[in-house]
Amino acid sequence: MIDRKYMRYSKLVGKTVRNAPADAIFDSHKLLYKSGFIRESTAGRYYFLPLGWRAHQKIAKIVREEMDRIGGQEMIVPVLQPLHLWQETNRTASVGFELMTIKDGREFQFALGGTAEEMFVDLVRNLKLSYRDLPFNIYQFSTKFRDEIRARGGLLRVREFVMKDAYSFDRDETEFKKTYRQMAETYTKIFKRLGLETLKVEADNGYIGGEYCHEYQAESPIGESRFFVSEDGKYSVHADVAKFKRDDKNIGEQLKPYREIKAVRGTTMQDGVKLHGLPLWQQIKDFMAVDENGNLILAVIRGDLDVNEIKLAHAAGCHHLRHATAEEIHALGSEPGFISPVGLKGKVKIIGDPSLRTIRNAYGGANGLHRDAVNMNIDRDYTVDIEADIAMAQSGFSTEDGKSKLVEKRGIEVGNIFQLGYHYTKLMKGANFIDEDGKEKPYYMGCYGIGIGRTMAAIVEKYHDKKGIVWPEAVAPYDAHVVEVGSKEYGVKKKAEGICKQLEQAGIEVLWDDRDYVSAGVKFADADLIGIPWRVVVSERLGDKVELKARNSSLTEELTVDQLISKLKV
RNA sequence: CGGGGUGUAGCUCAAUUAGCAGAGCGCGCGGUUUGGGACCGCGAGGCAGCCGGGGCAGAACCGGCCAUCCCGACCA
Repeated sequence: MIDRKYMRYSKLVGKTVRNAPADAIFDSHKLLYKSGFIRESTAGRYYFLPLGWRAHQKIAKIVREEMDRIGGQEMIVPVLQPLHLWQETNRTASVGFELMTIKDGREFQFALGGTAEEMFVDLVRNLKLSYRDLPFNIYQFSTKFRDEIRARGGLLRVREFVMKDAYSFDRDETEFKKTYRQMAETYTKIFKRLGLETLKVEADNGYIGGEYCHEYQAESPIGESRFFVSEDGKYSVHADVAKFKRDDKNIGEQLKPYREIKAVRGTTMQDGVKLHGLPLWQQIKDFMAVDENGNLILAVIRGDLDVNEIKLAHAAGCHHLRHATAEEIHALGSEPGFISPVGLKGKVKIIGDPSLRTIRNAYGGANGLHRDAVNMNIDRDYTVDIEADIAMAQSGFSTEDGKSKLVEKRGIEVGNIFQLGYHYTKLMKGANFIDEDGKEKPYYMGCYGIGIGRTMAAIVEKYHDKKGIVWPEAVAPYDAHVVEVGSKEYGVKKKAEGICKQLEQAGIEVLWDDRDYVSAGVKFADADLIGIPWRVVVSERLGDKVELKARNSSLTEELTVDQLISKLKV
């Protein structure tokens, strides 16, 4: 029978261990494993042990408090989502490989949700609401499934995780904008309470849909997200969608006559530079891609820039792109490494970057093996079907207004907020409310996610030292770690238990290392590893006093029990 | 999905030329210790990822499969 409130370490499931798995490379993964917070089931699916789950719950509690503060209403939807809802919004195609599906015994198909827009919209459309019910915001905490091709980094990128996902329903865009702004402020506040300084960056909506969104990035050298912040701080943006000003090159040069010449060279950009003895930027880069329907798309860009495939997909109006094969390029009458927009007009959709207008008398391939063209000029020698920004920004590039420069950063994406607009409510039949004028109108929506486990990993990445985790007080699994030293002597154990009781009564959550079979050194090392903010030592040497030490400090002080309680209660 | 690894005890890792399956940590028992990862003794724990092949003999060689990690393309 167990009737204790405070947790005895001797009974805790999930003790510390000395070695982390050899394949754990990130500090958060190693430390959460060694301190007994998590264990792996299969790749990308984790057990949260009691200590780990407490930290997880602390994070969720703060998220919940802040969602509730702005009127969010917590609920839950089924984990298995009817697949026909995903077909209704065409996401079975756009999500692609990440969507997991499952059949029940009657062959009815479900999606294992990685997000739940359809479910919430389906619920709301069946509720038949009016403008009087608006606006509202409903959310849940639930396990999400993403069939990630590659899980990695412990909790940083997994296949199964708890996410808080919220969905807002507004009457129109004007009302929505207020909701979105409020949610943005709430997110900043949530992460601040969790100990994370986040940057809100513009990003791509991807398969979620909608027109704009923002990610919350916790800056970290091990983060997988690349983004840019301008030096003046006015622009922060994911690398996928970063805009920049293209500098003019030889724009004043006279146009020279177009010529095609023999060019025995390799197929890289550098081979072109070497052969012609001209700068990289004067070369034209051609990138042949294929969309999900098999349509060929030729991206053309200034040679010193790289094609951004996200931007290119947007410009082409498709979901996914792959590189064209050599056979596909040959079938067009061209040659890999020698592709040119000249003469391909009409055979393939040509998308050109505005950077092509910053150069004159460019050189590049001429659609034949060892054939190059020189003095190529846009509009005169070739035209593009679509002129659009398809370039990848780079550190040091000018912002669009030309007043600042972009600086590259890396971060862990811990949350994001999406404008969805009418994306779902127009695709899903009947997702309307009755407005004041008696007419049915679609809801204007947004959605908002926070990955709890990833946030936990981001916190550990930021708050640790050589000895272990240093939890911020708000998310620590316990407030105080009582360590008894010399347990068998002079009633130390009894005294420690008494202190634990008093702390609990004062509302302080206690983990009590009551083991009398390990040395003091082991207990201290474990306390450092687990990282609870306050360590309270009880020992015979201290008499009636206890020793208090903060995990994030090397200073100790001796206090009476009353002083201890009043200090920790704050 | 491309490239590169790795699969031996719960974890970290050994094992000469193929010749009885090993160590440290951890776990259990006994004892000595007790303010920064103490020590002694004893013990438990293994279908060597799976399947097949050649061989007197395989953890090791060959083939296939599976799992898993790292680097690239995608996401909370």
